[in-house]
Amino acid sequence: MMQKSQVTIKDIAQELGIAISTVSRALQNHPRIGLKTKEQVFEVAKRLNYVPNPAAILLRKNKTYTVGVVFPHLQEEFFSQAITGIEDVISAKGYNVVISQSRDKLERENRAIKSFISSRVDGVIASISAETTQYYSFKELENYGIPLVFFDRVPKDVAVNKVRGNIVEAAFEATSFLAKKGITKIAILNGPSNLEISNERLEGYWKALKSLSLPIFQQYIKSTDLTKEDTFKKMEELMTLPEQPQAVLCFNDYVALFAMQSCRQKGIIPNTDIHFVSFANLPITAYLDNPPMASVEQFAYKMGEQAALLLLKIIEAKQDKKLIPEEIIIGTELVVH
Amino acid sequence: MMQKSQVTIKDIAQELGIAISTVSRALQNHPRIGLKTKEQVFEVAKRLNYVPNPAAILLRKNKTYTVGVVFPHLQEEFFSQAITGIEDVISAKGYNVVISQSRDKLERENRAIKSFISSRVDGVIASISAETTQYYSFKELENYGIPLVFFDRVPKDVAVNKVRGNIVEAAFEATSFLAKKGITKIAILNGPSNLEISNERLEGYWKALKSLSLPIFQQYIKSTDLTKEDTFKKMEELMTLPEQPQAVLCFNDYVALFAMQSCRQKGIIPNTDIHFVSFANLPITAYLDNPPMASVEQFAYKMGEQAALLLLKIIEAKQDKKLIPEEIIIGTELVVH
DNA sequence: AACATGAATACAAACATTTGCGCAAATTTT
DNA sequence: AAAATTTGCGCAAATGTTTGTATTCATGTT
Repeated sequence: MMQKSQVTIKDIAQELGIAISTVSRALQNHPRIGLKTKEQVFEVAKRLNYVPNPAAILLRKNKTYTVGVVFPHLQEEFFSQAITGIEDVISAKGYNVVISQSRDKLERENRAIKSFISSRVDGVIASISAETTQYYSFKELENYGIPLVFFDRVPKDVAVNKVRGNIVEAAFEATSFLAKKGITKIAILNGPSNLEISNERLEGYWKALKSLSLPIFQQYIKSTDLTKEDTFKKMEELMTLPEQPQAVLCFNDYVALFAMQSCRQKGIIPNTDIHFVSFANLPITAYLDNPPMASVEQFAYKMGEQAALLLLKIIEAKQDKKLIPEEIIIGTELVVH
Repeated sequence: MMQKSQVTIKDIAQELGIAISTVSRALQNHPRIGLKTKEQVFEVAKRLNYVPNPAAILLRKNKTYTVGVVFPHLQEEFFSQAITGIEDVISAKGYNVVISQSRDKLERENRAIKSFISSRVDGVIASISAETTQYYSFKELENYGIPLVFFDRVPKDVAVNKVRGNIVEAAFEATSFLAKKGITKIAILNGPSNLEISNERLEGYWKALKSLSLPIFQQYIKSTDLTKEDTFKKMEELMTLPEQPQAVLCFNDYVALFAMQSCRQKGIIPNTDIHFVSFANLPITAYLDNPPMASVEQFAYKMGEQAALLLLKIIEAKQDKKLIPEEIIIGTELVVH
């Protein structure tokens, strides 16, 4: 149980009879230190099992080599895949990731950001909660000079860094896909309207119908708060319309699955009586006998990677003047099941 | 863009014309500091927007207020629910959580642990990878005096802290459940045998058959590496036996879903021709028209909470002598769908 | 009046590391 | 051979906080 009690560069210096500063420089491969000295230092460091004390480094350099991620959920595979992408990039560069879940609550989101500030992370990647309409906490990050990259659920604001899918185009494509099947009565079961990605879906849907000269019915446009209950309710509203839609474009796979369940309860058979197309293309759908007809693959892993790369770029360029905000758009792909 | 440049207790001291140490003690509500002074200090701290520098605190106290979690995956809801439980407890106590995924690779697991050591986390919660058979990295944690709690996938070793479900009993119950339905030919599609939780499932299965005086067939006992491919393969092996099993006890819901898919491809209808019972009771099954017949609810969130509580207890008692390792067993519940 | 008591605060060291500056010795340039 | 430069290394300050000990000052006791 030999409690290795904190080997420091001081110990190494003592062992070799040289100055602390020399050890420090040797370990950093400073050019002014002789080769022989360096070798000795490394040898002793290894032998004593030296591990640099991150606190001391942080104190001097004022850098934590840590980035914070705040996402609505982890259980949504879209987000956990994204995290994997982020983690891979971040940790390859020697940084660490700390993750917080907002659970789609503004209050939790704010708390997470506060904690990021007080732990002095070097940067933040965020996907806003379903409740977020103002960005006070995020502004606070800026006040402290902490770089921020929004992910997927991004604000409308142009003056921020963001990584997102080209949702408008994807929604256009998905809607057109249905239309090409000869389906004309297409509804949309969208997400909360404060999320820009909801509006983008609507826009793509709208443009597609427009371009195909199909009529647009206000009653075919519904928003849900993403819960099962609300989705059931909105789906029922759609099914009790005088003109039942033949297909529904859903905010994401979960919404689609809820909606399909709701149908079944009413004796309406999904993929026969009514068709579903959705976003995310989650692996979960691979387990289903009866998945949505098609789903938009958003390449969450790749999106995560890109977000991490962008953030690191900003962090490491930070000494220079402010960079102009960047927007990275990841292509999507409609996958037919 | 007022770059708040690091307000320190020194600034507060200067502003009030008092000593740095007085400010430090005032902020900690030290009894030796006068009430009036404390009030002034708090007022100025608030006004200057003082945020304590975690690096300096860490350097002095040698404590990071951070715990590391290494799990095989995040996308498995069992684990992400557990993380949520952990996070809730940990952050309520003012600690932070850093999460790493091993992706069931030993090498990644080792890397994560190494990184935890070099960032000097106060404690670690781990669920071992499917590849882990030796515990070198974990021993290393002990060498550095970092408390460790194993979670769900725990080693056989008795001398470690663990939080786990009472799997043997659950497997017993699940098997009995099938038997009570009049099913006698029950197979098991288990996980990798280096995971203790696989052996426990087998033990429960075995005991149940034994206690009901049902025959045990070696050919009915299969292990998979949890991948889709291998599960398909093993399931086919079961289906091509001269005596086809009537039911399969699966390692978890994913394995069950893979197995059910495999059946469907062969024209065998799950829940009609053959029954499935599994572990985890994931929310994902709520989306299915045809879920496994029953699944063992393991209360992942609660397990996470318990693991976090245990870890914090060890961390905060650390100054005292070594505590004896503890084992917390969480009750399970067979949920019939 | 001398003195102990206790409260309130100040001083300074310590934590582990980085870094600007300085100083020799060695090497090169003039 | 003198001057300039380079090389290799040490000294000490600095980072922000905590904490053991010292100091001051007022109060109360003899």
